[in-house]
Amino acid sequence: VPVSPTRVPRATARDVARLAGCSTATVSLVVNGKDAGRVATDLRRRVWEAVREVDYRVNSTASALARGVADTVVFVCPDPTNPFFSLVLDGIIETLDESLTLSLLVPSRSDDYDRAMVQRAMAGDLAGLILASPGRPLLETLVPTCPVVLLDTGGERTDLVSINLDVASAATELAEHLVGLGHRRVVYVGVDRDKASLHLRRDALEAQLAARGATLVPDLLVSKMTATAARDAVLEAWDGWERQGVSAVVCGDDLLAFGVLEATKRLGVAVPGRLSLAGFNDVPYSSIVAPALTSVNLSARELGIRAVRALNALTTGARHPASIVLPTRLVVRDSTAIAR
Amino acid sequence: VPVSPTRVPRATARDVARLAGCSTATVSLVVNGKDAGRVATDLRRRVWEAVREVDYRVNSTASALARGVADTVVFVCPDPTNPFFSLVLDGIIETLDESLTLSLLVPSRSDDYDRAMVQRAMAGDLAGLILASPGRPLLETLVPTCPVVLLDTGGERTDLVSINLDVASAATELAEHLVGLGHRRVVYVGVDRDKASLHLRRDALEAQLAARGATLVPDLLVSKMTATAARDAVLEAWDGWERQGVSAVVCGDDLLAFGVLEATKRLGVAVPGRLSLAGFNDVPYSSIVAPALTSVNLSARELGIRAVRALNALTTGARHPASIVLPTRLVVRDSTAIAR
DNA sequence: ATGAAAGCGCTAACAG
DNA sequence: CTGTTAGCGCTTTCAT
Repeated sequence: VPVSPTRVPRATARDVARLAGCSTATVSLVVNGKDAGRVATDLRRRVWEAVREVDYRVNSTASALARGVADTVVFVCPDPTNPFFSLVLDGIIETLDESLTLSLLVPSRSDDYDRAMVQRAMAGDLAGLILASPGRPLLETLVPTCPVVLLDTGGERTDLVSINLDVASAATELAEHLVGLGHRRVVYVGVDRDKASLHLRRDALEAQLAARGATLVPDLLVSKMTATAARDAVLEAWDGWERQGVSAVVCGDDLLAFGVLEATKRLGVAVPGRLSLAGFNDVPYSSIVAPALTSVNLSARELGIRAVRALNALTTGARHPASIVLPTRLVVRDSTAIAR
Repeated sequence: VPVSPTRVPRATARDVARLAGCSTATVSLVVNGKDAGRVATDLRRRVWEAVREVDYRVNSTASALARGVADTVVFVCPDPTNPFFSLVLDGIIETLDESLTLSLLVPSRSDDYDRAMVQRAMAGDLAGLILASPGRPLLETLVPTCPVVLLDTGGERTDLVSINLDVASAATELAEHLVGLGHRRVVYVGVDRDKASLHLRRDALEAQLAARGATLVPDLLVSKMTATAARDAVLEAWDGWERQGVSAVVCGDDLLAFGVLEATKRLGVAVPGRLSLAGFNDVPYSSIVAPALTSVNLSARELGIRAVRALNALTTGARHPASIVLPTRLVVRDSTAIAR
């Protein structure tokens, strides 16, 4: 049975005014609760009655236009499917004022969003813009036209508010942990993308390992941030790793770590034991699906919460630090020392 | 360093018109590309120049109001963090026309969205509304005021377009599979929520098992759709299951299955072997993180894609079936027959 | 206490 | 080809 488009024209304030026998101005006052001592109780009652009668709801577009305020904040992220971003999203939603609507913008085809996409987002009149993990090229050329908050940039653009994760100290903890366990040759599995935050994770790790007498062998970079991509790449790379004496793998994201874990199972490599595995971004089920995975908790939800707070501050003009660095925490789930 | 709110007032069409020496109407035509043979090439050039000069972008709110068209579709779902919904979301985004913006609405505190939330969504003037897995109470009282598409309802409200998943035949396949493997006593692990689609999975499974001489022991219902919740509940329930001779567990969602898997590890129960595990909603990394899990692929992305198509049809007035049922597919990853 | 009127910024019809 | 004119539906002074 085909369905026909039943477009019921919506009641306007005029309809309500007519029914209640008053002006639209009064309707506006009453409906917005700004009628304290300005509208007679009887009229107020009649207005509400009329509202129910015709099922009136204010047209938010017209309202926004008349008030001259934007009421939508846009969240731009590379991939809503990635647990990291959906957690950030969750934090944003939780914190966002009810009067604001959240609009989501993600690349429909490409793997990452670019300047054109952000420009398109800013075409609307926005209450704010939250950019999650923007690529470096975008970051350099961004000209904000509304309050903007940058998330997980790796700390560039000091002229804009940015909220970052303390991946550096996470890397330190991680290096300490791995070296303490006896690891000397570590490999980094990452995604082939130009993101400062991603580079930061890797570079900090490298530096900290080096400082402790361990080394990072050449990276394994996959083109997609998926477990299967990582798994297949590891299957391919394993022989080389073995020759180089790799005993620990650090992944830029837990999703990749899941894939590495699967590869080790296929290869019959004991994890932990022969190999230690670590990742960034401890998702809620990391501990469940990969009990052997030592993981850096990136407090993604908190990132979303802070983003909204920063936006609020920017909008109200309240003072707000230009840069916030959120703590990260190493969740150790593998303390098997290796004998070398 | 605190950041000050740099609010740059945006240029309007008036500014451009003044600069280009024409009327705002002309600016509108040029900017919207509706000036074919209506504006002199020279003037057009001047308009564009002025546009760049003052960095003009049309105010989408005003534009929407003037055109009398809504340009935002709202997606309402219980939890953007759940892979199922983020996949649906991904499908929606991929399919949605560029001129439409997607707005996301999810409950900020409660576990599920209710009528009040949907009402609030419909307060804006929407191009469309997509409701994912609405609870039964909401469904019964929903009065649409714009094109609405229902996702994963379990097939109620035949007056509205709804797109469902063929969980019934998935349940049949699953029952067949389990019974074929030798299982006779199965338990269902679900979430304690009043959703037709969820009930459907369970009920269809029960019926199909019964038809094949197997039975469903009393359900294990957890209150949150998380792996940890399922794990802890299973740890608690295991003794009872063992007494009842349970040899297979079916989960309403793979996230729960992850938790069950973890519980079996802790209990030292072999999966597969002593126990078979199955779930609904085969997420991209299910095969990686839970290789022993037999899972029903729910084609969540496709659900999103179809939702947008349905919305388009409703808007353009094109004929569209009131009900679509998307196929599901059992992904068998455990074929270990049990001896009873 | 209430309504008339003037926009918000833009678009669509209609004159010129 | 181009500008003038009316609004879209709502909010907000400002008279009454």
